[in-house]
Amino acid sequence: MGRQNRQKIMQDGDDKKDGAETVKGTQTLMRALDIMDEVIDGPIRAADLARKLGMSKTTAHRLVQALKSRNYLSVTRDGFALGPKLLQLGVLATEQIDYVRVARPFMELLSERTGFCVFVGKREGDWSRHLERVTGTQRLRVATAPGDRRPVAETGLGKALLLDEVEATWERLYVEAKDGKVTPAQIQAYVAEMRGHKARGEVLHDSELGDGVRSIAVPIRDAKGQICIAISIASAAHYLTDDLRPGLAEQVMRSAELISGAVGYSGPR
Amino acid sequence: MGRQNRQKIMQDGDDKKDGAETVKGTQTLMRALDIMDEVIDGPIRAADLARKLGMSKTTAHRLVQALKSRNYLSVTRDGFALGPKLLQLGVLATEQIDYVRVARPFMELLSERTGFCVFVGKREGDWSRHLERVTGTQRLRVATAPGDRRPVAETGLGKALLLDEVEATWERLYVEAKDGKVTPAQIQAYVAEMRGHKARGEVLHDSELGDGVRSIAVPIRDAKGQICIAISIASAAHYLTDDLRPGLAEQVMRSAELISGAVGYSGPR
DNA sequence: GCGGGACGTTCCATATAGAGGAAAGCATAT
DNA sequence: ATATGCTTTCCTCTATATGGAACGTCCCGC
Repeated sequence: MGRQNRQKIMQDGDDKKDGAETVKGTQTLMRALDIMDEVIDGPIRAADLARKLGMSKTTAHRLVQALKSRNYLSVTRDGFALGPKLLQLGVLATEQIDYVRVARPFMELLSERTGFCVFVGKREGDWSRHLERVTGTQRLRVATAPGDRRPVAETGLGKALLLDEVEATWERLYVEAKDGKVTPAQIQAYVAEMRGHKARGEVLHDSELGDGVRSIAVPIRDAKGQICIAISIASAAHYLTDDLRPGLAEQVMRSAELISGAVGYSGPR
Repeated sequence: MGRQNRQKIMQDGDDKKDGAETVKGTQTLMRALDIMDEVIDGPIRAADLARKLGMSKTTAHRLVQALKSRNYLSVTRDGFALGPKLLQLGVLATEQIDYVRVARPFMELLSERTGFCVFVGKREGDWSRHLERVTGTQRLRVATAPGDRRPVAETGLGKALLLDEVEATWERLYVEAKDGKVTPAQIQAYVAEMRGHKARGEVLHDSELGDGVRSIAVPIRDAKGQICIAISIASAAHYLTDDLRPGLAEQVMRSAELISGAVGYSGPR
């Protein structure tokens, strides 16, 4: 039985035996939510649900009727599908969600594993805003504080936030960040560099302030597949060396994927 | 015990989304969904949930933990909020939903109450596509069939679909529909008319084909607040007279509101 | 026409899942 | 320090949810 898009989303980060921790005394609810999970894969008939989930037809029927009566499911020609109530909840959840809160535990984990400072930030128009920081175990710390705003084109976090943009936008933002004082060759180089980042899905950035700060940044995607925030690790280039880089990039990307999953991203469609 | 249940009035054919119906044997699920409904209004603490919903703190706690473990809820500084799972479900529901199927029962109701033909249609670029029709009880029927496509600016349904557009767009589409053969005065008149429709949230349209067909159309909004389809009633101007119009418009608007609600719209924000 | 299979629905006796009281932790306010 | 309010755990008892059985309906093949 190809079970495929079941994703386990970490919630609090500090559960020793995460696994299948079950809140007891909620069989009915859990079964109903199992049904929702099956329906995610597309319309399905009640009898199939009963089989797949190992419950009696009666129970499947009862739960499905209950969910339908609340508009969590709707009836279609070929079985039950996700219902209109979820549209409402989805939109409201989009408004209520606090990306930083979701990302926090993952940031701590990443920081713990790598020892580096971890940041998340979001895009504000042509700017990149630092939202949260977890300081690593290293003596050397990157000073950027939550709240800081920098031109989106010239930070690692910012570049990650731009990966979905078209090249013309990269160019425009780069020129604006440099206040127009750029040569065509520099623009060329910048765009080429961004192209490389995009291909790898990961940004390696050396600070242009000459302070020797280097960072690896990766975008995080929301339920709609759009980049909503980005995560990065940063340190002195002295620590974040070229030979460490592949392994670290791998870890940052994995963290980003986990966070993306936790905010509802379900892969490119 | 042995309670005799003689409540068996509702045939399955016409379930109104009133919410009064109760599927028995699902207390736990229903309570959990009640919790979701409360959380919709914003973050809320477990104890408040218990009070509002008339359940023990223990029960509220258990359900809330269960919902959290499935990511239907998330914990915030000031209580429980909608969780990331809903982002995923919301997006998927958006893809799966069949507006016509949702609208159908409401169309039938409206047709039954008014006696007129009822239509729904959606916008396809600069065109309006008729999606579904429910023929009324009147001898005279409007011939427009599902599948028909007309310039969006020159049907009642189409105009309703345009109510959110800026005036420049109204003008452009009107001119295009008329193949450019319009005087500035006509454009002025058209835009003024649309302004009136927008103000009332309802379109009164007399066919420009000279066949004496008149319609009342109202837009339907999706969970994001955007106009996704529109509903209309149509008949000969002879039947759809000026004195009937206010009452009919009222009924069409109410239907549109109900359908909007059924597809997740929750009012202007 | 008839019989068999699949699905949705209703009924009912029963076991068990879930409700809630009581009380222990944990904060933040007075 | 004491108090107030929230979360969390434990435990008992019954209201609740469960699944087998049976019925209605549709569709297919014979």
